[in-house]
Amino acid sequence: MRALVVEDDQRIAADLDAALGAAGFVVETCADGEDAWFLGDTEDYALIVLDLGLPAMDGLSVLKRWRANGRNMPVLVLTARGAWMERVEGIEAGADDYLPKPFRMEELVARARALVRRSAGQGAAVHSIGALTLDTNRMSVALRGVPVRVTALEYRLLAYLALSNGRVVPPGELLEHLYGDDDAREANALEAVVARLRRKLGAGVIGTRRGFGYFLEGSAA
Amino acid sequence: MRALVVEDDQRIAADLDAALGAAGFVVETCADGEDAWFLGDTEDYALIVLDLGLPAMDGLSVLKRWRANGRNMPVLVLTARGAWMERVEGIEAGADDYLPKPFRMEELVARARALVRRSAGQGAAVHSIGALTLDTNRMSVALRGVPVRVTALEYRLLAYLALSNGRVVPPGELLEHLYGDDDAREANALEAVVARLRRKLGAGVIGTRRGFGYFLEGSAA
DNA sequence: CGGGCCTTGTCAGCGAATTGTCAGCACGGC
DNA sequence: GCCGTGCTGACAATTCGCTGACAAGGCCCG
Repeated sequence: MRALVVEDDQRIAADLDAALGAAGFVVETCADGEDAWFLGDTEDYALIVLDLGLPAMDGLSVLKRWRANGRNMPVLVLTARGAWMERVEGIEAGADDYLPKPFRMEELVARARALVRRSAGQGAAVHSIGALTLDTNRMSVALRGVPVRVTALEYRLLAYLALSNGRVVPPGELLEHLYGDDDAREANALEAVVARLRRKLGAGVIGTRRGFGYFLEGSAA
Repeated sequence: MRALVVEDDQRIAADLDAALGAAGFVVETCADGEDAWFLGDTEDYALIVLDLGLPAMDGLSVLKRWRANGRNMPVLVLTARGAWMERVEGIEAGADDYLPKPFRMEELVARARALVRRSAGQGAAVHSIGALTLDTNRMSVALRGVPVRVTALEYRLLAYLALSNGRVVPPGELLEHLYGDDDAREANALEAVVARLRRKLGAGVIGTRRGFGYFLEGSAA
């Protein structure tokens, strides 16, 4: 967990270093706006603590340039007490949080943890099974990286098989899952969907175990 | 963009409602801890503003119970001035931000926006998705740099899609966030808004995945 | 207070994509 | 070789989403 502290006051920088270090961060410090900009733009930090009053380049400008370059690591800004307008500006420039000086170290650490916790909680929702990839955010399917157009029903079928982890799924269970069991379909409806999918995906993706059901090949042999 | 305001003081609640409403949120309010807990646990909000002193159940307990149930929407806590210990507790209970009372409405709105941005994994107030740019501060939209006049409702739709990061958003979810679920609309209302937007933005901006919902094209290929 | 403009929900019709059904075919198991 | 299960292609029905028009409501300005 790397953290960058941008602060020109030696004493405060040392305190921050100590407190964040004790909280489990690997801390680097930097006292000047240009260095800060360069480091933040090229290195990969889990958190940046940024003081606004800096030599060589103003903290707000640094922040804006990071954001303009698409860097979106969490940034905690330190502001002067009571300058609420400055805080609004900071937030609109892309700060994730601010702390008015002077502050309690406990509070800084708590907010740092909260920021990191939040920025970590964004997993990509893609599942890969054999040559098949499905993205549950985009509701899309790809085969060996090539996107394949599938309809809603086809997607749901694939998704259910994928989440079943290669298990052989009986037709009854699939029917029940795809449609409510309220409205009944001919048993053949399912076979038709599978057939259409196989035409799109080619052989070797959806397997049949005669008398038992369907499964995704390549997931668990 | 639905927001829940939990505040027992009628006047403050009304002010918050007005300010957040003007900032483009669809605001619901609630004055008691138990209701708050129930709403936050069952409904889907983009933001919750939570006062700590509440009847029926303490704000911190409400928050903890949400988090214990795995609800991770951004929560902005209102605290009494100077009670920094209370703030640390709040953050460790899972608050994403706090604001000491009394506060400036401008600041609250700025932080609310920042929270929503952050929870979508974006750092900046200006979002670019494909040819589309939207500025969450000014509530304005541009297409390839050319400003486009959109209505409040259209903007909210675009903003929600943009903050969803290109995910396919089901119509039900969109309806819920554009209007509260208090007043129901025909399903067609949504399609009408999308149609109007497409007329303004041209093709290739808002995509449809039949059977699933809408998404912003070009957000990540 | 009245008038006009802007916004937005609703309706009805249309077109296309999706999907169920059917009938015949293929293939595997015994 | 026979039987049954599952596959396929064609076809038709249906669902889904889009569009344009219209009307109701809201808001600003005179």
